Amino acid sequence: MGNPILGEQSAARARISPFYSSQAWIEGRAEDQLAQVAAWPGMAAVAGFPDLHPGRFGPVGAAFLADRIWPQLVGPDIGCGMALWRLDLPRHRLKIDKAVRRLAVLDRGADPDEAASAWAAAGLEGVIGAEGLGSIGGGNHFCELQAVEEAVPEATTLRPGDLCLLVHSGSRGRGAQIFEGLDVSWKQGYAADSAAGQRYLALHDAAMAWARLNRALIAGLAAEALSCAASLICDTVHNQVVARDGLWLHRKGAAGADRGLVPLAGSRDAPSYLMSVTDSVPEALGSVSHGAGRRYDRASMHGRVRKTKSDLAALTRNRFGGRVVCEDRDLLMEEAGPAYKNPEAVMRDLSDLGLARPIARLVPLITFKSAGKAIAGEAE
DNA sequence: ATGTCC
Repeated sequence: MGNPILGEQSAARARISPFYSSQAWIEGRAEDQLAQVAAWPGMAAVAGFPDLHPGRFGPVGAAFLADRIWPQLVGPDIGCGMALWRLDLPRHRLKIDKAVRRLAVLDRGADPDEAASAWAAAGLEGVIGAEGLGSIGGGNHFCELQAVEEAVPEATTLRPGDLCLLVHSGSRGRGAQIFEGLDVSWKQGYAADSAAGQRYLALHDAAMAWARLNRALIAGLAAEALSCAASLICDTVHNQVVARDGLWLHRKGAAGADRGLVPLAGSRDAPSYLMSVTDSVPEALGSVSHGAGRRYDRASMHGRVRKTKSDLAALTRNRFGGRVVCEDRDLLMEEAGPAYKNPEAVMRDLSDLGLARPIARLVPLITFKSAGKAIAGEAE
C-alpha cells in the first residue's frame, strides 16, 4: 500500500477481510489463493473464514463480491449445502447397530418415480433431469445421525438427548455437467446480462433447487429407515452465486448468514454446531463458515492413516461410541477425523469475531456414506 | 464435486 513499487497492484486488488484468529489453522497456500482471486477483474471485496483451505479453482471457506459472475468461484457442486433435521426419535430409544443396518437403504437412493414427481412439482424438468435425486454421493458428502449434547434453551427447541440428521450433499452429476459444459468465455467471468451469464444463472438456480430437494429426499429416506419423522431446522447452501448490493456474491464453502440458523459441520470424529448467525458485519459479505474445513488434503491423508486391518477397522468407530458406514476404503481414509480442523476452534473464532454464536452442540452417532454390498445384504 | 480416471 505505502510501497511505491507494489502500490499499483495493491490498489487493483479487492479488500480481503480475514475472519480468523492468529491461532487458526490456515495454510499459506489458501491465503495465496485468496489474494490471487482478490486481484481478478471486477472483484470488489473478499472475505475469508476460519475453515479456509486451498481448493482447485480458488480457496474454500470464502465469499467473493464481484461485478460479474465467476462460475469457478461456485465450483462444480452448484447448490451444495447442509440441511439439519430434528427426528422425533429420542436418543435413548436408538439402537445403533440396528440403525446402521437399516440406513443401508440410502445406497439405493430415492424411488425414481417419487423423485421424478417431486422434481416435476418444482417445474424444472425441462432444465435438468430428476435422475439421481435422493443420493448422497461421494467426496465429503454424508448423512449423519447426531445427538444433541448441549443446547441454549432460549435460542432453540433442541434439547440434550434429541436426535438430528445432518445431510451434506449437492447437485451431484447435474451441477458437474453444468460446470463442465460452460463456454470457455467463463474464464473471464460472465457479465450478468450476457446470454452466457443468463444461461448460467438459469442452470445454477435449477441446480440449487435440485440440490435442496436432494437433501430433503435423503433425510426422508433416512427417517423412514429409522421409523420416525424428520422436521427441518435449516437448510443452508454453501456453493452459490447470488445478487447482493447490485453486485454478485459468490459463496465457496461459505453459508449465507441471512437466514438466522446455520449448521457448522465438525467431522465424523468431532462435534457439529447449530449456530445463530447475523448479517451485521458488512466485511463478512453476509456469509459464515459451514464446517470445520479441511486440515489435510485427500492425497496426504493416505500417508497419514495407518493401513493395517485393525487401524482401518478403528476408522469405522468414533470417540462418541458412534459408527462410520463407508465401504469405500479410500474415502474412509480421506475423510477420517484428522483430515478436518478442530470445529471448536472454528466456532470460537466465528463467535469472537461477532459472526455467529453456538446454540447447540451435536455429536456424531452414525456417519453414513455408503454401505456397499456387505452391509446392504445384511439389511432386513 | 463427478451414474468420476486408469
